[in-house]
Amino acid sequence: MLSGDIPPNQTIYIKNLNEKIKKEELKRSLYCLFSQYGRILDVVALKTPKLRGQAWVCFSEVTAASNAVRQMQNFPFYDKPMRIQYAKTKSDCIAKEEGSFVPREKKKKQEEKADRKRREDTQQSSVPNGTHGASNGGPTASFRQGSSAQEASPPNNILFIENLPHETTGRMLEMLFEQYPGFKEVRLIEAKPGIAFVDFEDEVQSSMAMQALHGFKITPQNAMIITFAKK
DNA sequence: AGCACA
Repeated sequence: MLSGDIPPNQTIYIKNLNEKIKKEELKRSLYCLFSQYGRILDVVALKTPKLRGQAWVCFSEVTAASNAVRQMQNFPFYDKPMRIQYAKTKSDCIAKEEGSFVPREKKKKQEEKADRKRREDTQQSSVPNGTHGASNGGPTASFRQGSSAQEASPPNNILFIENLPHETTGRMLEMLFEQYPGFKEVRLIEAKPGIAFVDFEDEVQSSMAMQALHGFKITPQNAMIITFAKK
């Protein structure tokens, strides 16, 4: 209940975002940053006076949202710490996925809220659809909260790369990673072939590269596994 | 601070 009294939701609500960032860039960056936690169905951001500085990120699983709320809490994003909570209501894109979406009519907001609450109360716990068909079956295991299960490392400007073919050279990795802003250097570990570290200026930039290159196949058998390095 | 779905 650190996040207030709002019950878990597949969608997270983020505030204290830098209002100078243009909407499209903001949405793209949020998508990159949060897709490490699971499949993202939608990112909503409006720049209206009432809604600027805020955004909603909709995940396909509640566990992904939970991990995101905990691990990205106060994450410095465009120089401002993100404040993250669960969204108060169900996102349209989620309702659409479960077939319970009803286009909003011209009603007062109050009635709309009541409607949504009613729908939520009658819905059963959502069935995880086995089709995680995204790019490559990413690192987004569903962690049991508070258990001894392995936690993903928190964001770090250093990326940890695994599953590289032993023939991989530093130059090869440089060519892949240097196209992303903030790239600093690649470090191969000669004692341990198959892994590497890649340094970026900051966590936001490393996150972007991670999202873009995770699962990239250097050979058909060698999809890169990218995680944040342990601190 | 601010909870929407252009």
